[in-house]
Amino acid sequence: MSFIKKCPKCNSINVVEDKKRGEIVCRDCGLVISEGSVDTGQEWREFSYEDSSEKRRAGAPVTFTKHDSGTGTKIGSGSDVYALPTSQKRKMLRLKKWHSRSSTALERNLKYAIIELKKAASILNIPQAIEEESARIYNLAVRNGLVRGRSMEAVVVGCIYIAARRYGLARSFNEICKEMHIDRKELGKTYRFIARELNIKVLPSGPEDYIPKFASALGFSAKTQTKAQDILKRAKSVGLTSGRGPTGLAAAVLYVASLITGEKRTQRAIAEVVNVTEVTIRNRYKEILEKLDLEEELKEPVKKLEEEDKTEILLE
DNA sequence: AAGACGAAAGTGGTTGA
DNA sequence: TCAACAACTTTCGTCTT
Repeated sequence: MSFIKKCPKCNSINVVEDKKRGEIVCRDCGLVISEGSVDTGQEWREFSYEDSSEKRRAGAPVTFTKHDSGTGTKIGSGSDVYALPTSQKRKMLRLKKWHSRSSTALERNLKYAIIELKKAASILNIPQAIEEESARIYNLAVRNGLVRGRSMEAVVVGCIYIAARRYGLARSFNEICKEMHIDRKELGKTYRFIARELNIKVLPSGPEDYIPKFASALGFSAKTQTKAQDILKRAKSVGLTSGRGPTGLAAAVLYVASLITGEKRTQRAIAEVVNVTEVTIRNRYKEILEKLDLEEELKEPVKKLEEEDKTEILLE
């Protein structure tokens, strides 16, 4: 088994391998568990003169997380300029000044925005791939003139939120607002505006995105988590999910699953982790019990668990 | 005493006129 | 723009284990 299954930081099993980047990333807390794994891609060595024109390359990959995509030029301030004769030196320094002044408003905006973005991404523990996507969205937003008149912070965080949604990252709107100390109204308005103008469809996050995250935070086994996903699927097919808050539903489903597998947590404990009230959990829980007949399953598990306990003891 | 349950009143967001 | 509305929260009392 070469693949790490659990995140060492948050203990989540929602761990994804990104072959392109050679990284193993936790989708819940964004921790990069391992990087620099072997690149199985094509090798670029040259063996003949013809190869040199096809294969030779230079520079770092193009990225949106640098304001000039990492391809800009700078006139250095190194000692070689000062080593030149006086007239030449003056000329070089003048060039340097004009070169830096000639950067456009757009470039300047991007430069600061990307600093903001990196700050926000590190506070929110956003994986690199999503940070890149956020930067791409911000790029588009600036080029379409959507940033003027809005606070840069709100736009940047809005872009992160949109990117996180598109990647199915389990970060709720409330969480982001709280961690970034941003007004909910402002962020909501801003991200919706950007999504609309750029024609990006932001699908509301579903409860399934949150199950792995909350399950690991509560210390549930994989079995309970699978059970929760299973119950959720059934709840969906009966139409219990429409119009309900995704976090509340995830909480209720986890609660039921915990009863079935015998890993019971109190409603309060779950409510605290999930950030909803016990009442909400109860309401969803009640609905689930009404529409899905789970009675047998709620009684059965205890026996099952006892059997498993015995086998575990025998194995030891 | 802790947990589960539910009623009642209040809050913030969505929808439709 | 405003009122109606559903979902959710807060608060609090009751019941069960």
